[in-house]
Amino acid sequence: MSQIVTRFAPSPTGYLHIGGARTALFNWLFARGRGGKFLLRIEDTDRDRSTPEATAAILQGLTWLGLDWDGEAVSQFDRKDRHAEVAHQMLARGTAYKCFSTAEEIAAFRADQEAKGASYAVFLSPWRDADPATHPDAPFAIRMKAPRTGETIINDAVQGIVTFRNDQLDDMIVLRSDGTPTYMLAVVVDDHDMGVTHVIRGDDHLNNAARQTMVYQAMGWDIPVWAHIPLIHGPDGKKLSKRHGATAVGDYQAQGFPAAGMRNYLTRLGWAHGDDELFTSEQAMAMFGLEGIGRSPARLDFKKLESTSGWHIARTDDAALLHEVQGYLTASGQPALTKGQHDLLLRAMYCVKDRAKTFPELIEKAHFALISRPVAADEAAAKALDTVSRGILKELTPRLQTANWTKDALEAILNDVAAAHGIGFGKLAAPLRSALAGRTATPSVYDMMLVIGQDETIARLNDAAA
RNA sequence: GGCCCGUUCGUCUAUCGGUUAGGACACCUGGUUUUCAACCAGGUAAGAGGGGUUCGACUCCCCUACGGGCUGCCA
Repeated sequence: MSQIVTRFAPSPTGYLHIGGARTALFNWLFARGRGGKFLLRIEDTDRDRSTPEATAAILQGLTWLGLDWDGEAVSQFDRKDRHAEVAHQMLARGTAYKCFSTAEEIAAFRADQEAKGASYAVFLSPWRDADPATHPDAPFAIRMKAPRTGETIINDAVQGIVTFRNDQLDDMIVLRSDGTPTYMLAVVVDDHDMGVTHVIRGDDHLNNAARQTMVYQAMGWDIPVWAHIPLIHGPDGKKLSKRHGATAVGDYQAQGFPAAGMRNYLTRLGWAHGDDELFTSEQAMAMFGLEGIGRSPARLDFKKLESTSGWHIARTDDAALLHEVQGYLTASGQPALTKGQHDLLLRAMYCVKDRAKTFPELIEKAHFALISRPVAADEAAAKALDTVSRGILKELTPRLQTANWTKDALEAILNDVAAAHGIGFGKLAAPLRSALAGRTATPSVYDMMLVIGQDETIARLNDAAA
């Protein structure tokens, strides 16, 4: 086989679903790790349900996740003439036929079957072997002339060998009576024309693979490698739905998960490479393979997502992290950082990024750097600023005035002051935290002082001591 | 109803006939500590049920239960 080509083919009927995102991710990983191509096709043949807004949301979601595709996204609807052309080629080859049965006739057949209590039967068109001379001058659909005996075998890279009895499959319609193609035809034609070598998609398509195989065979085309991956379920094991909360990738961005963490987490959901848990996308590309994909549906676990995200936040360089934080603020509808906050947050990054699992947590930990005087102390912090403590702070400020603004120097001064009052450093740190951040849980007092600087530190201490 | 797929700690998973069934998250305990985290050490915890095959089954086969998917002139 020459170059590997994969694709992600969502229908634009809503936001990018987390399950779809993982499917895209697997395709992306597989192609990118093997020097192949990753293509994007928008399956917008259902004109009633497809919207440009949904297409935009999907592209936005993929972009945020960092899943870049090769070339322009292909619109399936734009290729309808080619689909119709193939349908007529099938007609010419005798692998398809014109069916004049109306939708009403078919519905009546089904109703009749159900009424008889008989097991659901496939609809067999009476036109399958009709003499063309008997064809009426009426609208017709083109149906594939599927084999009625024997079996169709799918050799799936994930599911193994899956066998379907041909008598279970009906002659599916490939071109509707209004001349538009059906999904079954369109996917096959597009995948073939786009040179797709590996079809990695949700296992809700496993059954479709059998019928699509028939189209490949009818046209004499090479069948791609199939890889049907299990769907993602909610924490309760049920199919993921709105009830479970976040199902759109945009929700995850708005909740402050870093894209690298999402990629890592989603990669491990339903795929494994021994005991490897935490890795960069470059490492994932090198390790990823179809053989590592599991066969059972996975459930979403936010705690693990958070843990994975924390690992990536701690490893991202400060500037890139700041950029992502800004994207998070925008996505979640929060005000953007001012220039001053931007600079302070960048300075504070080193002492907060190791301890945050998500961006909201990061911002919470960097609270001291983002606020401006006067610092509002919360209830617990206010308690730490009792009369005695304020007295100590008052005594501390003059010494800070002349201090060298380094951790060592500050440490010496603070220890000295604490010792002079016969208290432990912890006793002194509490009011300092209140004065500097207005909170009782903060980064190290030294780090805070270093980040906001000498003047601001002294000003905040004076405010608190007053 | 029919067809197809699945089922290992709470969760994600390793194992590809022979292991004290391993790792990660979560949880619990301890350590470190300047608060909160982070971090370090340790611990609790699993093969859906029943039949086979085999010297030996989590692993192979069958049945049942449960979960999921498909069964459209939707994708």
